Amino acid sequence: MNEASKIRPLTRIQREKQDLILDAALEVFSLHGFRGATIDQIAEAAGMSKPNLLYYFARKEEIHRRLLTSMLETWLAPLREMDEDGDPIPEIRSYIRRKLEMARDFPRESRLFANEMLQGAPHAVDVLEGELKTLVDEKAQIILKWMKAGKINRTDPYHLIFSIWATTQHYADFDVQVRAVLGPERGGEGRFEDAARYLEHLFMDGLRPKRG
Amino acid sequence: MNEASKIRPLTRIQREKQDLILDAALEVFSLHGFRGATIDQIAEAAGMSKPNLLYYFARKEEIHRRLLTSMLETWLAPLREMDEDGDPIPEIRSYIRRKLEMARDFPRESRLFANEMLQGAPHAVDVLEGELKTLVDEKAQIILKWMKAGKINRTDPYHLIFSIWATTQHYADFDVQVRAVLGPERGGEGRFEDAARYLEHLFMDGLRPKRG
DNA sequence: TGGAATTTTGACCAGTTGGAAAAAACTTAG
DNA sequence: CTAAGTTTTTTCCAACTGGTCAAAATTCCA
Repeated sequence: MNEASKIRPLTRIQREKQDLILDAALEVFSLHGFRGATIDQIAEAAGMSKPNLLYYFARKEEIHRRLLTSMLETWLAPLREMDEDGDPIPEIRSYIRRKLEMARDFPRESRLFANEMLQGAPHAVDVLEGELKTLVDEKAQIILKWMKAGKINRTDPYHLIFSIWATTQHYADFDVQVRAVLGPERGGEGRFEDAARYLEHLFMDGLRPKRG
Repeated sequence: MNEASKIRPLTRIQREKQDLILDAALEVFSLHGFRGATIDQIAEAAGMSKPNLLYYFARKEEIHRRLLTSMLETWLAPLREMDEDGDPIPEIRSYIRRKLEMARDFPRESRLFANEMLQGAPHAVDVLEGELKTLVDEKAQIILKWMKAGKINRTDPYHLIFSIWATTQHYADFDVQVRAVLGPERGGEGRFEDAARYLEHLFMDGLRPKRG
């Protein structure tokens, strides 16, 4: 599990245990952040002893880094799919829908990322300034083109993207608050459908009534 | 500083030092969350020894609780000010503006709250389900009334409030990301004015061009 | 100015933390 | 079956954690 791992492929047990650990670590890191999470907690959640866990990942940071990078891929996929040649309104609409689905289906990943951001992204600044910035720059250009063609209202494409991120991830990151405020009746599973309907309307039409 | 504190008013030193500690603790808690923050870190940031700090606040939780409750007051003030008898559009518009100003002027408070939410609000569930829910219910009714009067477009008032929270607090909580993506030129101080302009447009008019 | 009250310090403690090392137990391919 | 390789357990450690306590230093008020 040291030099050898660079040559030999992973054994079945290695794959299984690593997945187990990563899943447990996601749970713990997303709740307590990097500093607040302990290897003991992760080990217990993974159903193994601490030294056993450390046999698979020699340091705490290693687990965290793995989670963060593998997560960022999934996280950016929807934006990558936004197609220049598609119809602007459906493209943006389905981007919002997909991001909301991710908040619903992968809330732990969202919280892991949020924790990292709150702490000033000590393990991810380079990705933000590199890969992420490049991608957003690229998509902002596309949106700008759509605006110039008169297909959507003119606004700031960067802040548009920020607001899509913010509104969708809110349902994962602030889930407790959302549920508390909506109460037992409206805070159930249906809240994501309500959110989808609402966001559709917000981004498409805004609040001010069209006159005439 | 024990039984006596229930009777005697605080001394000058007590007031000064407590403020110092709370400010330092806000810095540390907002970065690392409750679990990730240590008394040593807070003491050092406050420029005093750990036992000295513990003379003013006997437990870590006490500091955190004080910060959280005093912060929630400031945090909810803008929503409280939303006036039933005012004009809907300006009322909502200025609510958004004030929330964005808070994100700009009190980012640490925003992050403290975000950390608490991410962790499932272990120290604040009761406030969320009590005071906060009541306030939001009340304001949602007002917004609903405005919608029924045809003064603003019909949508879900709860999710409207969520989206205002999400979009504005994003500029405090995800500040690193915002700055990284905007880059050195656009990520400077002006980013809040750009955000204000963008959000105004988003909430008022949406993306879909008005026809005719 | 002096004594009481307040504030600060230093030494200490038990539990937790991330991690090392080595031996024991288990798999697996020949 | 067996030996090499893999996995797990046991024991251990130094640093850090939240917190205590008594003594020393300082401040405050009559």
